[in-house]
Amino acid sequence: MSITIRDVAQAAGVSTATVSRALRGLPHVDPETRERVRRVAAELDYVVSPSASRLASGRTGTVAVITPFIDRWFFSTVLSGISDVLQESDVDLLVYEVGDPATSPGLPAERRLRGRVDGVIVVTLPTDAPRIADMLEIGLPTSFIGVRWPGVPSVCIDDAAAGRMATQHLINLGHERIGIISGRPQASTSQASRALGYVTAMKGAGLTPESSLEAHGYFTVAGGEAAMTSLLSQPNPPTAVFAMSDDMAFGAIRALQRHGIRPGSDIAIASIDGHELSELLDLTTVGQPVEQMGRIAAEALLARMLGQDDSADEITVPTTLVVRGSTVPVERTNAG
Amino acid sequence: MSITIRDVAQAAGVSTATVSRALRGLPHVDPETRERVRRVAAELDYVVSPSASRLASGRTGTVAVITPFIDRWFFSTVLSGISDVLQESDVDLLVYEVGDPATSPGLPAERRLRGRVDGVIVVTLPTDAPRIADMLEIGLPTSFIGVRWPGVPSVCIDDAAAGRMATQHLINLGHERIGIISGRPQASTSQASRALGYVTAMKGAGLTPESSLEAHGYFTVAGGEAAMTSLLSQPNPPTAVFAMSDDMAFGAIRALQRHGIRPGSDIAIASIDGHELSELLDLTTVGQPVEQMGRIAAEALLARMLGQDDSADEITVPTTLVVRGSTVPVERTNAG
DNA sequence: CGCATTCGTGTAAGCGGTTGCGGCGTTGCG
DNA sequence: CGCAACGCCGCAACCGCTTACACGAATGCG
Repeated sequence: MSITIRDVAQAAGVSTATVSRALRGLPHVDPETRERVRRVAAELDYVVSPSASRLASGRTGTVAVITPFIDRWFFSTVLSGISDVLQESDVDLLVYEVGDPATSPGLPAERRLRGRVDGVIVVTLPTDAPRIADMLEIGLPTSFIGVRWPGVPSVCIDDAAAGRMATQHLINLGHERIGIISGRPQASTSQASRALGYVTAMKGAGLTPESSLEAHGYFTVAGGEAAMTSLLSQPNPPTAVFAMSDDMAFGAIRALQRHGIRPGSDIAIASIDGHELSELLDLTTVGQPVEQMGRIAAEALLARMLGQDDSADEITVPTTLVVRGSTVPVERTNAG
Repeated sequence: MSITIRDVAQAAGVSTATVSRALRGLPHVDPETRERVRRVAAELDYVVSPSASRLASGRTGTVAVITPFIDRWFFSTVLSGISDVLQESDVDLLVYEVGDPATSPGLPAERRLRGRVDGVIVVTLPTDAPRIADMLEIGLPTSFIGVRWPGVPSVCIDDAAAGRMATQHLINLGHERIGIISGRPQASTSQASRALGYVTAMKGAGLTPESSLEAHGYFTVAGGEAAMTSLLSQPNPPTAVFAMSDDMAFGAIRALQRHGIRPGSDIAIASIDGHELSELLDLTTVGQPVEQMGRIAAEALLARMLGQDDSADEITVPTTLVVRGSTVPVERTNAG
């Protein structure tokens, strides 16, 4: 049926061992022999059987990416970055979409990974923490995106700084009643850090972060819309809002539109993400280099897989504030 | 090291053959024996070695998805649908991102597929045609999204109908100078069909589709913006525009904003896609059930892989016009 | 009650590579 | 010139599972 290494060996007049070594570029093969083997293999259109190779060598040439979603901007962009790097190294990409850890059974992939891949990249929602330990027990080289874990390379942004930056920007514009659209009620590492940044900036400016100024948006567009609506219904609504993610900010803008309020001129909005479409919606946002994060995580993982344990563990990628029309200076009419 | 089927066999007092049969639910195993084997396997935390299993059986339990991009809405949404279905069937998902066929070397994945997967789903840009034949030569069960091919199950929308629907909607609103933002200069199946739908609708209403009313947007936001800008710069700009994709429509809206023109009230825009954020931008669009398309393609493939050749070949999924603020009735001031 | 099935299980031959080890022929060095 | 070292290559033992085939026991049928 399919042609095997034996066919090549026979046609080239060498042993299968030599074919294997020649084709894989291993040393101890006469250049002339190697060339001949290569030619014969090409003529026969020979491709090594991955299964056989894996079984014999124990290597799979595959890495798994475990991600809650693949159809949301952040995650698909990360995936794309990962894919690029892996492709350069000729490594296959296996994707496990595990859903929101808050609602789904979570990583069903653990058992599957053993023997199936050489390494794992975990793109986490911060609520994953309890399951991460299980994940690591398999003993596979691993790299994280969005969460820190001792001994495991990880790439994150400085969430606190990002939150502070966005909030400070609103403060600098003269706002004093600054609302916040956060994610879930339960604190989680990254979310808590963003909130901390908000609080830090507020207090640093002598402002009080009232709890009535906070609404949960669950990191979705719909959630952001609901949160903004709720903020607007307050007796004394905020004049500016910091949303923890662009998606929620999009929802917030939608809510403003429905209420006939113009984002920017009437209420300022700033958020975190640097979503592809934030420019379109003229949204001020603290951009994170998402694709880059995927690339870095993939590179760190590949390094680990090659046993180069020298790579830095905890990588923090820079964020940059992109100012757009959703935040314009407030007219200092009633300034305190 | 790792525990093997032999360990389980020994612990359960049976042969490895029986363990294999018992664990995989094959017939000809005493229920009692099966249960015992299962228990022992569970206690030992045994997991079959995928490589060994694949080598011996020839099945991989994996399907590959070949897609030009993974970080664009349409493709990541399709992927998500596919992922769902595969997960239900316990099949692994291998992703190959091959880039835009117009600019990249194209499917480098062909050689890789042999022996690596049991089936392939190809999400195509229509410009892929020349390479598809190569793709199919491997003889793997295949299913297409977005392109028809004889003998291969495929799921598409009726592009012509979609184009007609969008255009007709603009016509019904009273527009007569209707521009079109198309993709690339070279015609390609799906793109040509959408254009055909536009032309059909125009002619059906006694309107002439002038070539000056067409601009290329290359299916990107930036391209759409450029295309709209170019349309606006004409001596007699259109009063309505049909964009072949939401992304391009987004760009077009952006261009309008820059020119101080309000989409909807000043110029009507309708497009095709049903992008997640089209609602946010108040864009009228012909929605296609993208995730559904992924699901269907995956199901068709799985059926093929199981040898159920009965499934219908060419599936057309329905589209629905979603009318929003970007298309409002034109005021009949100068109506001819 | 004898014979053909059926059932449950074991035996063992692969599946197609990889790789440690050893052999042989050259080359290098003293 | 002798011996060690090295380069090139083949042998063959795996890697861990699947499955065709064989076999004994239990069952069904006439």
